[in-house]
Amino acid sequence: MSKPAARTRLADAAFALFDERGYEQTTVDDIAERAGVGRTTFFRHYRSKEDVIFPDHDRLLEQIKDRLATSSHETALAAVSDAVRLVLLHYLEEGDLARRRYRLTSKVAALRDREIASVARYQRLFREFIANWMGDSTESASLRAELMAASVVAAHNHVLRRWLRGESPDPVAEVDEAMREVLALFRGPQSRPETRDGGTTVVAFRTGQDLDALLPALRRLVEGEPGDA
Amino acid sequence: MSKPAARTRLADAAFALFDERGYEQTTVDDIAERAGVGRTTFFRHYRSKEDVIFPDHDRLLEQIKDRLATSSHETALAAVSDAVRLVLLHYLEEGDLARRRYRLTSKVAALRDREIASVARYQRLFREFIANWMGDSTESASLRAELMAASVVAAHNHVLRRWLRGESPDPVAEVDEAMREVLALFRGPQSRPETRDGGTTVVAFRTGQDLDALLPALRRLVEGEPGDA
DNA sequence: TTCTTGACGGTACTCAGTACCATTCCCGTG
DNA sequence: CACGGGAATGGTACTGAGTACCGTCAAGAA
Repeated sequence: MSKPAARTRLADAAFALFDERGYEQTTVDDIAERAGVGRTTFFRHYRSKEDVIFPDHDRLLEQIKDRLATSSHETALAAVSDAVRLVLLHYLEEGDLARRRYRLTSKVAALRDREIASVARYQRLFREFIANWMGDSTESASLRAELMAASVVAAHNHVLRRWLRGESPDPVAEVDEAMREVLALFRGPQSRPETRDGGTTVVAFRTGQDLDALLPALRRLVEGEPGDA
Repeated sequence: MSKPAARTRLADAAFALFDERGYEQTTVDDIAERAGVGRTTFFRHYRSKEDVIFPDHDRLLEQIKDRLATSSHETALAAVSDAVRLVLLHYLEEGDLARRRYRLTSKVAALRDREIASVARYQRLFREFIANWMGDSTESASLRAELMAASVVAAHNHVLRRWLRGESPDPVAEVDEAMREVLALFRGPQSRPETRDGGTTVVAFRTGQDLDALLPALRRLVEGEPGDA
């Protein structure tokens, strides 16, 4: 019964001590001692003192990679949304632990930086996936992929932080809505709310350009596909 | 002549040694020794071993803060563009130094993380400024500010990295163009290229909603102001 | 000259992280 | 039961970053 503990006891001891004395004021020896194990054992379970706070970013990264990999060109955006939801759900499952971590990262600069570095890895994953999805290897597409990935991650973090602060009763719904907003942003100017919900589409002309030149744009507008209309 | 050196000599020695042996293989003692100063002096000039690579992020942050502060509600977006250009120019002025740093951060995870943490501070600055500019304290506006700040920073980084890799002959023009793209994204669906350059405005109707209900949206569309049209 | 101030160098310490070795415990095999 | 091997553990010793403290020296002001 006291066997499966080891790793768990270390994490518990760490969080408790960080709460009591603060992060910098707690040494690895302190943690090991309270957990009733040797110092060596600590480093066998966690690569560093910071690691005890962020256990399984690597595993989560793999999950995201897998989710993105199992998607076709048509379902790419759905896969992105799914992947984001996956990350959020991971935090939600942690429950109070995630909130304790949030309190720590809010106070301790070193931990905040570490968290940010992790987020950057997610962003990189999304950026590569989106760029690949766009196919188009022009500089403009590359920038667009970068912006989109940044927005996707920002949207997730926004909702996550709201939940961590206790400001969001239904974060899953919120993140879905936020993702819709992000995807709408990048669908291009030609896809508008009225177009989507079947309410109304408005088109006004102001002369000054050859009408023929406008036809392709008009077509894209009506069909709601990407491109500058 | 050998007096103003101290701090400079340390930086030179550090970069040289990092190039020769790599970052981890270089100790602070090594750097101090090559610079011909004591170890204590190193830490008097730089807070940490990493710091010698990133000298003046703090100063740059202040510059950004100042530039943003000197703007009215109307010139807010121009201030953001200016601030971004300011950061880029800072790197351009560093010239080869910036490229050497880039090579280092590409190889050494600790340095990359550190750089990313710095970037996050810029992003935070922009987010707060944009949120404040929007006024509107709704959750939707808050998300929008977050997305916009993330995109602004991503656009800058995208251009900067291109220049660092030697892929951009005119990064200033590129960053201006990228910022135009970002701002166009967030101007909302109702402001379209044709509206701006006076070429053509297109409005199409599909029935299914009371026409009166559409009038406010139409008005906003024509006037090119934010809001869901 | 004398006093003060600031930059510097040296020593000693704490603590994170690594390497290595010895011990113990568990478990299957003879 | 005895034996052997592997896995988890604990201890010791080391490197290196970062901090604290103190003494020295040089330049300038009184």
